[in-house]
Amino acid sequence: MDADKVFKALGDPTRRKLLDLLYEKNGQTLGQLCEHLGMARQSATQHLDLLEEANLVSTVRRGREKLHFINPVPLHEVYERWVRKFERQRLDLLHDLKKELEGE
Amino acid sequence: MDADKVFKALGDPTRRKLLDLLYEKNGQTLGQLCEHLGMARQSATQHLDLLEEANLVSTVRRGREKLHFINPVPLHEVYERWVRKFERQRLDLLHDLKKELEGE
DNA sequence: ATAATATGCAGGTATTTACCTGCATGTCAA
DNA sequence: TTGACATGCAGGTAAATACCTGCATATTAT
Repeated sequence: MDADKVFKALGDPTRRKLLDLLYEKNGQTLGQLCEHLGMARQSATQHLDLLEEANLVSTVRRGREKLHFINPVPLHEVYERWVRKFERQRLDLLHDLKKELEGE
Repeated sequence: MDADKVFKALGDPTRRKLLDLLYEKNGQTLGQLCEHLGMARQSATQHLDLLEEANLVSTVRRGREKLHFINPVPLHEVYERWVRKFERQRLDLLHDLKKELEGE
């Protein structure tokens, strides 16, 4: 996984909205997705390209259409690498902070 | 939680490194953190400010020093909002994609 | 074949961002 | 008190980014 690409891809609200749209209905075309975004088709394409480079979206051509599918694997890896690690120490870290605020 | 701030904050490799450094040793000063980054102190400050605005880092002043602590709560919320949601349908989505690749 | 449709490609621009330098302020220790 | 140290603050710049317009290509339906 290219962590940087995944995080950068998730760092934009339009791209997160695209993932949300695909979550609601997987396999949509570029045109369908554009209907829900207030921007030109070409701009949406660029966002989808980034999502695809981050491997968060996979595409399949069907004739003149291009269907978009969510790939949840990178999100899982983000979870493993970033969330679970910190989650494990959540209480400990909060304890550190509390101690510090109390003047040790 | 301001999801956009959290995602934007995580979207930069330097800021992720800062969180890693704080994970290794919580409560470090600006100076200590700077030693591990190849950039000016002022640049690191800006990154830390963004992390603080995203509520991923909390700070405590001790004399002339400023101590930095990880706050894992937003990461947990990212997980709840973004990862778990997609995780639940992981197998289903992969099934959709497989079906599509096989020509339905 | 031809018109309509869906997407691809090549730029151009304004904003954001990630750095920097220079100087100011506040704190500690001798 | 004075020098050293830790951080704050105010810009300035180059690169990245998020939009756009215009035109080209490929597919479908009549």
